[in-house]
Amino acid sequence: MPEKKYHKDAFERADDERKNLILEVGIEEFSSKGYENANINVIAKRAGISIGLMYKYFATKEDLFITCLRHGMDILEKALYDIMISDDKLLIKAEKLIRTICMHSKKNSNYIKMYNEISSEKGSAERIRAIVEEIESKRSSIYITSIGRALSSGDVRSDLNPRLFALFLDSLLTSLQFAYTCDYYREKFRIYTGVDVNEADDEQIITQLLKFIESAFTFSK
Amino acid sequence: MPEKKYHKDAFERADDERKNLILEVGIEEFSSKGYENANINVIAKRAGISIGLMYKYFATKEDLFITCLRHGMDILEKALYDIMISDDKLLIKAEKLIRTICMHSKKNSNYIKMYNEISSEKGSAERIRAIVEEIESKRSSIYITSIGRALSSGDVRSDLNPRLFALFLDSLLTSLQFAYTCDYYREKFRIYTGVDVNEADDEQIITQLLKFIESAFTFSK
Amino acid sequence: MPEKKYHKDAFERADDERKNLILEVGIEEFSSKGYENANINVIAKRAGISIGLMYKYFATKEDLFITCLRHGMDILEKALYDIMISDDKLLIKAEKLIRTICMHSKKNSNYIKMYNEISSEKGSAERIRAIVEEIESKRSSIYITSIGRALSSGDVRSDLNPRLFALFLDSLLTSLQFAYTCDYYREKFRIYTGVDVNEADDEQIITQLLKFIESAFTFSK
Amino acid sequence: MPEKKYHKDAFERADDERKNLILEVGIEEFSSKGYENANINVIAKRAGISIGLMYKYFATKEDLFITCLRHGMDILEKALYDIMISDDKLLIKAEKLIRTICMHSKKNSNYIKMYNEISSEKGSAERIRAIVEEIESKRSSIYITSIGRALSSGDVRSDLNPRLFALFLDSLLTSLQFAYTCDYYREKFRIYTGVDVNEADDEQIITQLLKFIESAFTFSK
DNA sequence: GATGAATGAGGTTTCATTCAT
DNA sequence: GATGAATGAAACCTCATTCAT
Repeated sequence: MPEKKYHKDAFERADDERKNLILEVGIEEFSSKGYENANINVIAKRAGISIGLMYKYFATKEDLFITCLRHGMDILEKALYDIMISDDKLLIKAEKLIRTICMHSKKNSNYIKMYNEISSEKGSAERIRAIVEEIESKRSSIYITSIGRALSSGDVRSDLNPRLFALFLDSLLTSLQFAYTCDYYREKFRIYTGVDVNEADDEQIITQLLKFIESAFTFSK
Repeated sequence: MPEKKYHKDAFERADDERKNLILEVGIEEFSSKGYENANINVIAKRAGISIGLMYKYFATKEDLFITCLRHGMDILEKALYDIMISDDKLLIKAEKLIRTICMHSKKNSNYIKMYNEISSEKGSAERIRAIVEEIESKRSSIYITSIGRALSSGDVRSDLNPRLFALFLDSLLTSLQFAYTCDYYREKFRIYTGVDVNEADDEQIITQLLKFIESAFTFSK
Repeated sequence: MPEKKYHKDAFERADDERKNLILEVGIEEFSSKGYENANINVIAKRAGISIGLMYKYFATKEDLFITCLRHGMDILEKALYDIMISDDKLLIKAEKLIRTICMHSKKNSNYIKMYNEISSEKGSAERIRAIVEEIESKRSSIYITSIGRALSSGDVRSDLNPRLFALFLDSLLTSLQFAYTCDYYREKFRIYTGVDVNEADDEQIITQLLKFIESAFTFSK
Repeated sequence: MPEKKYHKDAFERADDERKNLILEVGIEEFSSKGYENANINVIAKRAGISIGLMYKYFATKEDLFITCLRHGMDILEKALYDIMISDDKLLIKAEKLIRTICMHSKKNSNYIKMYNEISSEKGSAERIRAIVEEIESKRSSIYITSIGRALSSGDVRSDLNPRLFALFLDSLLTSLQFAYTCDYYREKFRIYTGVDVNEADDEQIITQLLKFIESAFTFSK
């Protein structure tokens, strides 16, 4: 699948410093204001380029947004990739994943905020499909493969559907990400646990979530 | 806690038919277009009232949105309430919950879409707090209490933190709701499972999710 | 000249308490917000009557405003009337006038604010004429008559035009009123004198203004 | 004191013809309709620019108004400046001032109308202060200095307070300006003098006002 | 490649006034 | 006499996008 481009050729020709600056400024604007309230003219000004040039780089506001989003997702993906392709057993992987997500969420909360933003996007079925495809396919296949392998080797219960369990696993990890980064979910975390996620005992969260996942995967009557 | 009102007194004085119509039309508009792209004038026109009267009922667009949101949440809450206060054991409750959520999500997908919308809201910490408080506090306390009771009676593993496990449980259920209703999550479901959620075998989804939850809660080495 | 009515008959039939309350509330609203930003619906609510009844009393917002304005002007007029018809010499009168204006302005600043408001009114020549006629004719004729009498008795210089001098005198007194009550003029007073008019030495202001007027009227080469 | 800007940088970059047209059209609209009833869209259309561009030039309606106001005030200020800094004696200056004001008021009545408008402005103390400061400080200091110098040279009575007398002088001149330009004050002039100011004998008005001022300043018992 | 002036549709919100009861 | 629900025109302001230079 040759990944669809959401930027124009001119953007690739720009030097890296400029490219990075545009994306960083864009991510900051989109993640703090949300898609609708973000302002392209402001992004251009802050990135030190003219609005005209911005439109030489990106055809629409939406394209810029998706490019910013993808940039953030790529960085997280890279952090997770090495873990996922390792030969560790599933639960070892899970623990590493959770720990990485915790750290990453704190450092790169803006990326997660953009992901949260896109997940409530309204639009044509076609567009949504393309975006979801791009963002979720890699991770989902890794999850599913890992679980499949664990199934073969008898490391997990035999009556689980690897695809659904992968989805459940992802739901838990995504919720955790949001709790660390997005206002609504952070507040929700506070209501459930009584403490702010930033002052919470990370180790306990990790331990408990691992227990939850471990049991879910390995229980057998 | 006397719930904060997000509508003006005049709205209460309107007859029920009109009140319901406004809320239904509003929910339809907000859930299909999203908060920013929803148009108050359109809502008023479709509800058969003047825009001036709309502002006699709601001080701002935001207030109308929150009132619509609350309306939808109340309906789901009612459906869940009877289950949660019953004397059933935790896992029986869980199954009933999941089944109710599946049915409700299909029938009232717009309510869930609005909930999805609010969960990516950007705004003052204070406002977010008030909304989250209102929407999540009831359900969270029911979850936590149920788990606590199960803990006391030895129905679940003794080393779980009831508040965190309640949050994990909620994450799974919320994700399921979104999968049934919101474009992004539905597409994500398709990528993970290979089928559209509307054509999927509900019974299998329910069974698998129950297994996941049951094991998570009851495993003991 | 049978004074034009700016209210409907029904207003006269209302009991005095209600009439006064409406006028007081109206004066408060108009003087604090200005004509355009004042809100008739708010005035009605604060006065404890329905907006429908308000329109039984006054045909338009403007009529209510003029009635409020006239009410305030009448009160000042009464305070000045006794002074003006007395047999005192012109300069004695002037001093009494100034002192009365100082006191009145502090107590009834809202009335003066409304007067300030009307004096920048835009409208049909006819309407302006009617309002000015009503507000200014009484006072102007008293001023002119007094000066005319002083002229006859040789108390003031013989080469003054009584009508123009009356206007100049009025200009000074009006400016003083505004300095005591209207934001812009109060600030202007501070810029000229270096002190806030409310903390200024009233006696010095009065003395100096009297000197100014006295000399203007009595000098003869 | 670096004068606060009430326009954006883009306005400065526009060519002079456009800048002048915008200000002229704005002054016409504001002075004829008053601040609240003036319509920015109308101003933009008449000035031949889009409303969007107008907002590139001025952040708010208020900023446009103040810029228009300042433009008019500057022009009057320039006309008066040469007179005020001359070496003429105070009363010579006064006569020149009065004559200039008469002429200017007839030619640029719109500027005065805007000044009349601002002088009944309601708003935050801070905003009023800034505007008054800007408009009145230059002229007031010139008045006060001139009177102070006249005091030193014995040209005026020794018992006058230069700051208060400057304010009184300004009150008279301002009233004269208003009489020539603003509907209410023009009508008031007619009531006091019996003639319309535009058909009045200017020379007599000037002579009488000069007498009034001259005596006020120079009388000594 | 780069600029930024220019556009204008569109949305939220206000409030004087009417009228059925 | 009294109510207050209902109207709807109209105004300020935003911002994605274009295009001449």
